[in-house]
Amino acid sequence: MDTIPPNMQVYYELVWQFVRQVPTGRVVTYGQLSQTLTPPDGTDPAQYAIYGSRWVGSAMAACPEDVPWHRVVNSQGKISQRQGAEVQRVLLEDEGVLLAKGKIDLKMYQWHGPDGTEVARQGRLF
DNA sequence: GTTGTGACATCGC
DNA sequence: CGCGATGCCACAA
Repeated sequence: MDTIPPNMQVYYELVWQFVRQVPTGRVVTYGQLSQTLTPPDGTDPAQYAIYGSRWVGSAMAACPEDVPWHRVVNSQGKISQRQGAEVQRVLLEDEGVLLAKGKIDLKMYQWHGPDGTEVARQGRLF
């Protein structure tokens, strides 16, 4: 093991796998996604906290068709500026996600974990 | 080996 | 609240 192992590639699949777990009508942000997922081994947590979001974006750059990439939005609760931004908005609305002024209410649609372990913190949500 | 670019987040004005 | 600029990683040519 010299240099960087294929761990990065594994992280990519990890991101896609998480996105696949996202239920319909729910969205996730790059930042929270990077924090929810486990960072690659040998990576500094500090840098991961800063650039983890970008790695997620890079991973989504090659996201397979079986990955609901359209359910991934940025911290702003808005759709990233991509070639399919318009299409993504339609897909989200088609799934029941309401866009307030082009922005998604993360408090309502931001999804956490498969079992909602993170959501169990209070239960104020539905 | 070097250069360029990027599906983000954060700070400042 | 909107826009501009910044930071540094990894990957592709």
